[in-house]
Amino acid sequence: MDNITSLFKKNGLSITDGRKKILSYFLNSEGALTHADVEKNAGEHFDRVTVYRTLQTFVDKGIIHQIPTTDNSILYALCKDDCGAGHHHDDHVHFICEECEKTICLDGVMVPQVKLPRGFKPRHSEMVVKGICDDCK
Amino acid sequence: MDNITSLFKKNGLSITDGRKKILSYFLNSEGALTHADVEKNAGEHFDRVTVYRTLQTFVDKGIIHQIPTTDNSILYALCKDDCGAGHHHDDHVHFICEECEKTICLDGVMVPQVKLPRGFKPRHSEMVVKGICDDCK
DNA sequence: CGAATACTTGCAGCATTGTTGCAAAAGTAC
DNA sequence: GTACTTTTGCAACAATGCTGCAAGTATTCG
Repeated sequence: MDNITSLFKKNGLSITDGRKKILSYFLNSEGALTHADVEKNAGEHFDRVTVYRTLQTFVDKGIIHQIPTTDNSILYALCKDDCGAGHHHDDHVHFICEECEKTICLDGVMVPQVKLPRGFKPRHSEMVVKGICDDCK
Repeated sequence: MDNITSLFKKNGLSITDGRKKILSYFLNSEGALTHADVEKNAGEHFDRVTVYRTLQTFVDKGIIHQIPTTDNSILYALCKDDCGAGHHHDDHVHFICEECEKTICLDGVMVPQVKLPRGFKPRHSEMVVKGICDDCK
């Protein structure tokens, strides 16, 4: 029983071909992926609806997480930390390279705390940095 | 000549009824707005395409800025700082209240610098904090 | 002011993206 | 293997976003 299979078991998910292929695709990609990436490159043709539902399931179970963008697309990336159903804690910074367009999780860089005005209670912070990555410099 | 009119003049934009109404709507709203908000509430019916183009124009001219989200919608908010065409510098933190769903620009809270791994060159940072706002606490 | 020019708007039509219900297929448990 | 549960794919639909073009406004300049 490989990693993928045991991860699905742990989360009470059925082991299906589609889920295995989609998760493998994430494991073999370095950056974050969009819905369209998955649909085109996951290895075989999956129905659009299947991809939506699979990604949603993975997010719910804490297998992947979403990265906010300003261009009306959602990016998904593997959770490297020990996230589980209902409790994500991917408090790392995301880096979007303006050259190669890749989005990279900087797992070693934590999102810093900021001092908020009186009355504001923070629960979760997201930080996205744009610039030039190591490969493109 | 009021504020709105002179702002348009300064940016070389024609003064039209639609632009005035849409900008007024931003001035009278406290939080950030989506495309749909503008289309429904700008005071009269504007064609969807007009709203897209108007928002795009405002972003280009540095009148409003975009806020990244994880739910496939783009939020727009007024630039309080002195942005102009081609050079935004809204380096403040955005706060999304999980209770009232409003998105607020914390103009007084700057996005902190983070130390990136070797080779990464930052150019622009975005930070979004979710939690409970002052009104809902 | 009024005509010529430049810009903006709305419409039609299209492409993409995201959602729901339902029946068939695949996976799981016994 | 059989009964049950979950997942998948299809059809249909809704919402979102974009482009070209003609008509309508705003601006400029005489």
